[in-house]
Amino acid sequence: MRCLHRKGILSHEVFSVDPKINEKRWSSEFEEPIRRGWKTKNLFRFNPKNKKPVFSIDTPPPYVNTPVHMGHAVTYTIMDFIARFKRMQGFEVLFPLGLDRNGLPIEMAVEKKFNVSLKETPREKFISLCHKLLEESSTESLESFYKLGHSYTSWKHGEGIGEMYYTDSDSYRRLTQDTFIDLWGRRMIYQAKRVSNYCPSCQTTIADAEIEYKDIPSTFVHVKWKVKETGETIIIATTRPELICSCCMVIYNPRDDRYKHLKGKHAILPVYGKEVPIMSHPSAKKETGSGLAMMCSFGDYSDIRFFREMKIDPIIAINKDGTMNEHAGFLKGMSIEDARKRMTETLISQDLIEKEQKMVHRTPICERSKTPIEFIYMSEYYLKQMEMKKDILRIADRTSFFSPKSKQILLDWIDTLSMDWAVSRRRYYATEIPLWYCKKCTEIIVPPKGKYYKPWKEDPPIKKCPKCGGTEFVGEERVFDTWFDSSISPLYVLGYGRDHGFFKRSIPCSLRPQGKEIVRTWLYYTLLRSYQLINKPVFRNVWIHYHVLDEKGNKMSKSLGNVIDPADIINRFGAEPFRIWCALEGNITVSDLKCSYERIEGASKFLTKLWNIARFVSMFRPTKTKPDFQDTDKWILKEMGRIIKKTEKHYERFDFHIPISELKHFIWETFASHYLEMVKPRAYNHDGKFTKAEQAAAIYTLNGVLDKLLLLLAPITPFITHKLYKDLFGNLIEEQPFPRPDRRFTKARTGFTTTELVDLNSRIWKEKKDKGLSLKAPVKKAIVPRKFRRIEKDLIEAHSIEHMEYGDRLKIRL
RNA sequence: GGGCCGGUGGUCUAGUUGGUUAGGACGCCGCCUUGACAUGGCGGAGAUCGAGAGUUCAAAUCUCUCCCGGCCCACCA
Repeated sequence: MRCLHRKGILSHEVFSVDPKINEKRWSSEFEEPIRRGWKTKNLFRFNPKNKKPVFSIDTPPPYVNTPVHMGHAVTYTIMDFIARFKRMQGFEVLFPLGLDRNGLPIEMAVEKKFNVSLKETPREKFISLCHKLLEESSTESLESFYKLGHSYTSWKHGEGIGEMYYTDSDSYRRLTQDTFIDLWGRRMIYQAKRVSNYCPSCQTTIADAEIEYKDIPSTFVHVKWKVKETGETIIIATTRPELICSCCMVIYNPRDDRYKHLKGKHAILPVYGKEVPIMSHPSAKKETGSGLAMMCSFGDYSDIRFFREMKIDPIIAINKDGTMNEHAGFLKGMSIEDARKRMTETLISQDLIEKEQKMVHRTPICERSKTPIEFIYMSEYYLKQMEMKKDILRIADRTSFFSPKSKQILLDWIDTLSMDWAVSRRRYYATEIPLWYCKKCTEIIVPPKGKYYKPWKEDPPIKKCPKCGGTEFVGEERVFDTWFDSSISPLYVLGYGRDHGFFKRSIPCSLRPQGKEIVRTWLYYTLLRSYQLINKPVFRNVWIHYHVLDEKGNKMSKSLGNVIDPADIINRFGAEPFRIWCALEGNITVSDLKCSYERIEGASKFLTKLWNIARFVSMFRPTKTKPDFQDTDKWILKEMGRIIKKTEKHYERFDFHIPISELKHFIWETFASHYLEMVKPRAYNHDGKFTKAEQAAAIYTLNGVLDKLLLLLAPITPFITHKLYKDLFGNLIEEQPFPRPDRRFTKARTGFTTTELVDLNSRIWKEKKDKGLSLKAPVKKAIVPRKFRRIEKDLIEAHSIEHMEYGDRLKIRL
């Protein structure tokens, strides 16, 4: 009360200056009207006709049916920093929002929610359930983005450039099919019967890129076999006894003397009694198991390679649904797991097991369903990629990576590719492969581009087969791998096939932001597909981010109970503290980011500081008097120029961590603590010790520096800077260009450095403190280093120095 | 087994074309209502820069080896 009372008297009767800003601190309640304004005024709309250079962002379309998690919140917010910065730099920024509504996650959600199974539900019915689910969940995930203040080009769903797009829209799917038809015409796609990675749970072929590995415990069973010619017992170890039925050969290492005598002889399959040849082959290792290996079709990648190399016809014992077939004899109809159990029991009962060994096996599993994959021989469509590896590497070289080191993830992946990309899938909710087959002659009918086709329920665009004249056709039932869709997102976003003029003008896309875990999928496939379609690099820059972890550095997961919900953060602290925390915490392109409530809350203190600086500055409105700049002013204005340059340099590299740390420090420790304190007497000038022009210089500088600071902060903290800018200067900060250093001061000589000035002030203040005096207490005599001569007046007033002399070192008497 | 990235006070982070007492933040401790701000101010404690060796007048920074963490890849049947 006492405090308020005194302030009241002072401000009315003595200073006669009122702060334009009344509230004592920033409140998250100020956010909503600001973001509503952004949305209703459509401030970030994109005009393709604008003459300004375009900066385009291939925003990753988030999945609709999962809520926004911390990783999304952080990374999309950083993308927003980039978009806002580029707008200030004078670019027409295309920052579109897409929603990924295709593929397995949707289907799996439908199966769960409506308790149906894909294979037992009619296709039409299943798709309508997908639509129903999507209808309900479509906008839920956008709420957090909206609250975080993201400046997407549009929130409206549509097909125009920059409008929010759905990956399952007719226009997106049409483009996917168009690109397929193009590539088909160029013979880039072919059908082949091969062993593929197959997920029995998803019941579809999957690509190498969709495989994960997990250590799964299994049993290494040492099985007794008989040699036909000699009758001796040999031991063969396996983790897949259920596949003994599909064994076509037994091998040993050519250098393994133990088995040399078996060359050309035959082994008899236990239980089944079938004979298979015994051969030497270098892929068998002496140390593993007994040194003898059975080659099955197919237990793992080595088997596949072996069969391909030896040109042996495989005996396929596993069906597409993951059950054993007639080749497995008595195991027929059982699941792989049951079959393994039964086989082991059978071997035990016939005394055919020498020993069992527990082991952990690094097992390939399906990325989505986490089921161990099987290797199944089937016919699929393939997109050529092996012959383009070199080209893609060259494209990668012409693309800038942030951080540069992340590029290696891509290069490594390209190096390990070993076969073409299987693009067909046996699922429902995805883009249909646009093909029909003539029933009579099996001719493949490829439709013309320009329409979205659903061959499984539609007739082909022709009435007669061009080859045999047949009139009956069967539509292709398979769909595309979801990455076949996703990999054309930059093309879609830039209007490929829809707005040729704009596309030509805007390619390559300025920026692809994405996670490091999908380099081998989204990034790789996008570069591949774009190269095939437009024959050049599709991105200028690729920004690859790491992950957001909990405060201890653990992955956030429901089971660990350490999940931090961004919605919760926004409710508790508002968007602005979260945004500044994103920049302040670290650089997510170099390492993982740890997230804690405490640190986010801590970040909000800076907002209060900034607010109060602005509140102070707002007491002093610039006048018409021509300013007479003192060296104190020149010093801070020069520093300001330096900060502007450095900030822009780092923003250009999509680095916000270093500049925001430095800005924060500059604002708090230099501008507020020193410049502001030193010019207070001059700015108030209530006893007329300074000229009007000197006062005007202080006021000009206070406002000028704050103006530029707000602009530098605007990309990161758009809410508070919006409000302060409006209140102080009456303008929309969103319409301001990125600040430039004031040329008049970039080369100003002040005779002292920032450190020297900070040190001088601090020592005077400390002496007073140590003596228990107020900071206003007079200094009877001060000897000050000569370099500060030209800021004498400010020093005298700021420290209440009664008598001042110059010397080599600071000395004061109180 | 191979590759990539990282390892700086309790926690996070800057600094790596080698150059004076390793910068900042969070947290902690102590003191302080001073006129923008107690979500503030001032002061303090706290780091053998993962370990060892080497190069050098000089190493957080360069070289080698090793250790730890993360990620990716690979045929243990």
